[in-house]
Amino acid sequence: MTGRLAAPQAAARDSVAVEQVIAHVRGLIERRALRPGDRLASERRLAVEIGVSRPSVRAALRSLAAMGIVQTRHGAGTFITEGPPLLVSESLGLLAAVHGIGFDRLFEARRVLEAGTAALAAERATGDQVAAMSDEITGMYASLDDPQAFLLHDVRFHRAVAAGTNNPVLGALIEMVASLHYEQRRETVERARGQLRDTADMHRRIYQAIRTRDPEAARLAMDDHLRRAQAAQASEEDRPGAR
Amino acid sequence: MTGRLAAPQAAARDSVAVEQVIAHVRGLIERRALRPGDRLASERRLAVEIGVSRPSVRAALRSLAAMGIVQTRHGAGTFITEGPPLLVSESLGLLAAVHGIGFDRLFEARRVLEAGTAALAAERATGDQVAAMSDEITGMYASLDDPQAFLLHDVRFHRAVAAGTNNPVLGALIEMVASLHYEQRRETVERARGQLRDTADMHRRIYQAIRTRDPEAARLAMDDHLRRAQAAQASEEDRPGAR
DNA sequence: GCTGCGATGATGGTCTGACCACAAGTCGGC
DNA sequence: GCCGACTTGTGGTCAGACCATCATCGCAGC
Repeated sequence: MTGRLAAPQAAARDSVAVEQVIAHVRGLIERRALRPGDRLASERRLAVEIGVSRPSVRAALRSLAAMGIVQTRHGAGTFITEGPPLLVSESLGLLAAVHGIGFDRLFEARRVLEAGTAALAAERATGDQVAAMSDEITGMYASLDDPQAFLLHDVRFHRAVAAGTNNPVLGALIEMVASLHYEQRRETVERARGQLRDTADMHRRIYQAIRTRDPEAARLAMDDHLRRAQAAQASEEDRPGAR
Repeated sequence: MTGRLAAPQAAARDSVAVEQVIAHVRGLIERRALRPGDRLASERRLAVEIGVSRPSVRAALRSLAAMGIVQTRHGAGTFITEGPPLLVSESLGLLAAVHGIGFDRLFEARRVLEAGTAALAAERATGDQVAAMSDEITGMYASLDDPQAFLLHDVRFHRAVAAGTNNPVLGALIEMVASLHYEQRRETVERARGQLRDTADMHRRIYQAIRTRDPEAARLAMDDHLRRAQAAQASEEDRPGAR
């Protein structure tokens, strides 16, 4: 603890203080001392333990929060984010804004991800996972007159397919890209009442391909579905100023 | 200019201060007042302009930095991140650590992304982009006795394929996932000297499929390549403690 | 005994003010 | 004319204080 007798400054080589805190937390996570839902020590306590000031601790926690690793609750503490693995979609949204990336590019990336995902799910989804997809298809046909309910089943079907790969990374990637669509989808779906049946049929085709363990058919069906969805959404984009 | 005479602003509604700053910067980005490479106003100046304290401004900038949107340089200022669109791979690495996601899952996600990307590139890569891929293939065969140089061409070939889609989102996604592999690849490649020729051949097959505009062949060749690379890397993983 | 609710302590959120470390432009000396 | 020290402005860190929120527990009322 006495340390630093010689080195007069040493402490602030680069921007150590904050990095030190992040490294500390990362270490706890990697050695499984912190698991999802766990609460971190309080900011004041962390500051003392690591030997930096509270603002430095706060800065580090804010970085981790921006990456979606932790969540802070005023008055309660800071917690490791719970639930399924998710990547922060806000960063992708801002990145698109900075570089002027159009909506179609985002949709295309989603198409690549979900087409490959559907193929994987066809190979290895368990019976329960296939049944979950089936439930959502049923829900779609039962909600042909309720766009918002229909949309909910739509989203959940895509999540069920991603879950069928048993690969949380693919799920996180898809969710990051797709979540940028959902908000706008809620508006456009109201004007697309007449196409709900077609949409449900497309999903059913994807489902059947997965059900019959046909990866190529699943890929093609998903790709076709998202191509049409992209076109439909694009035709709605004529009038800008939405955001 | 004059604006906002009425609205008292209700300063601290919830945890506004920081969110207010982020919204301010986001607004500047979305209306193209800030472009890549541009310098933001100084922290002290932003604080005065927005009407919050400097710590709040710092907290907001740190969030944006964690998302890779801005970069701060001590003594110089804060800048909108330049260069090709990139997502912060650190967040994915930490997410994997928190949820105990294995290496094979990351590799699989990469496979889905790059297989679809290769197919897209076969459809629409320009002549220059195809030529860039060819250059890297040539570089690989010229570096069969220099693993580190070989690896460099390997990485650049994959980037060239991603660039061939003209879709920066796919490039950013792939880079985020793949960058988690590169570090370990640098070590394993030394022990894989004998397999460099096979690796080069596999890449050549991918290239030829793209060159001949055959999306399906490109997808299969890339998928096969990454499957083998995954298996090779996995066999090296027997001895843990690398990190 | 049980229930409901106010008091209490701990936690994160914000602010002020100050000082340090670094980068870059400026002006002086050579 | 060139180069180095200095000035200025920037982000980085710290200390201390206060406010807002939350979780808990004890007490009063039922």
